[in-house]
Amino acid sequence: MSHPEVPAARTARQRARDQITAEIVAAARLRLAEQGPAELSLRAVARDVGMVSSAVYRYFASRDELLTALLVLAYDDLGGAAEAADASVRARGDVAARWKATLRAIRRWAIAHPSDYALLYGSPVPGYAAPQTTIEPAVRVIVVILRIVTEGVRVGAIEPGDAGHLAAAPESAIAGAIGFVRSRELAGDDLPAELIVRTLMAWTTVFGTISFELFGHLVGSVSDPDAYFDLVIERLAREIGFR
Amino acid sequence: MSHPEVPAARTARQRARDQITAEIVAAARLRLAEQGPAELSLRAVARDVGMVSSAVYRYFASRDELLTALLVLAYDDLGGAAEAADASVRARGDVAARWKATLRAIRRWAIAHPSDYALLYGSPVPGYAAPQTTIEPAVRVIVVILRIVTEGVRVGAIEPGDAGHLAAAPESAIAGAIGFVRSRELAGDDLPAELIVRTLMAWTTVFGTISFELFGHLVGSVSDPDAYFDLVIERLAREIGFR
DNA sequence: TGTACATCAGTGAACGCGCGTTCACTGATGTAC
DNA sequence: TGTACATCAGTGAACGCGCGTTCACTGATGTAC
Repeated sequence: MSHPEVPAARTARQRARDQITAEIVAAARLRLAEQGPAELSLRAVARDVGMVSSAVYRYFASRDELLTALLVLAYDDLGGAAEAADASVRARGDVAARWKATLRAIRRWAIAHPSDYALLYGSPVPGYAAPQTTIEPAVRVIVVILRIVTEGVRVGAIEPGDAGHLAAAPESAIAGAIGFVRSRELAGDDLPAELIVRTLMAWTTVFGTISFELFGHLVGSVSDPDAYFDLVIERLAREIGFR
Repeated sequence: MSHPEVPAARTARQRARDQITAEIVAAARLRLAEQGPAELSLRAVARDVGMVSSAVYRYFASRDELLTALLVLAYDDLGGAAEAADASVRARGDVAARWKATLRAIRRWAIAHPSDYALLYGSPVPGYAAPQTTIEPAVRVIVVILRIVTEGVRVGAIEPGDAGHLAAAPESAIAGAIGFVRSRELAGDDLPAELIVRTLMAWTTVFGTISFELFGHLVGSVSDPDAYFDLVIERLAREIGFR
């Protein structure tokens, strides 16, 4: 309280900085809709934001750093959409409804932001390796999905044994295939290995379906993508053991 | 036979042309391993093949046309690998073995040719639309898969009813979601709609799994990708109704 | 078989362009006393 | 409150580079008679 302007002033500069940083990332995101991440032009972004190209270097040390910011933004946006969709279901015990709402929201987001989706789940950018910073935002989606399944088991809405034709593989066989470090951490201890595998598979199928749809591989085979997607996620729910 | 040299001579020139065309495509394919399709440089390809950049225009009217040739080559390579794997199974009635061999071959091909895989199943190239010519080679893989399932039904090795927890959806519901023109054409008439959907889903899951593996989304969740993939395709087979 | 002509592959220079990054600079904003 | 100094954002010129595509050309190969 002794120097009220000092922190406020520092924040003013810092706030301006944050704001312009955000503007740059937003402009880059728009560019991405036309160019693909590998050809993303720092100069074009600078132009869009009304700066000289060299000024961008006050905010990002390199093109790659800007790319990282884009990844984080997109992952967070998608993760937020999934979390919001899950949270929007009032009846928390109705895990089937949460499942459906969440997966639909993921697809809706992908369709609304195809270039962001391609950045995240399409071809990796040659010569660019995403840093550790991106892991946490990247993981948000699967965390939501795993949480729904975990809670489904807890409230008894999921009975994996129901899908009896899929003889639950022995833990050891599954342990050989999937790593438990990350999954256990994300899912909690009460999720049986069998269910982790099924959830991983469902997750893969959902993103595989969205990728196929967005990247044009379903043209000619699927006439109504909305209906097809619903059909897919409903089957996945049954295979996991939703009753 | 009257002028034996004339067709031979014409063929000589034509053969040289075909050969050099193939050399250019091969060089471009190698480049793709480092650059990604959107940044594929016609000049660099020309350099690799020992020509001046303008000479390439004798063979391809534009960069996009070269890209199309690459797509066709890669699709055919993958399709051929899938067909060969299926054909390599002696006991034709053992559709489960054919299923496993074919899907494993697809994954093996993807791992051996990651940049080709990304070209085919990764992000679309901005500003490039694949022409009709690519459809036929693109379709070879799913044709192999559908054929295995179709023959499985014919010899009684697949009984979709077995996967009883998945109540077969009424034809009308499924017809709304998937298009029958292409699928029917590819699969023949004797494949029930329910099985077409399951096969489409399995196909999507397989490519989703491969994409996740190659694009780095399974790092930390799956410790043994070989074992995981086998686990996935075995489950898919059971869900389709392989006994 | 020989000759005149047409086709074609490949050259090399040139076009106009945009790129990422560096650097010395100006002027505004923030800090210490 | 006022002054001297430090920090920082943004400028504009320059670097060296590679790109796709066009064009007039040369020389070799194929064709017709």
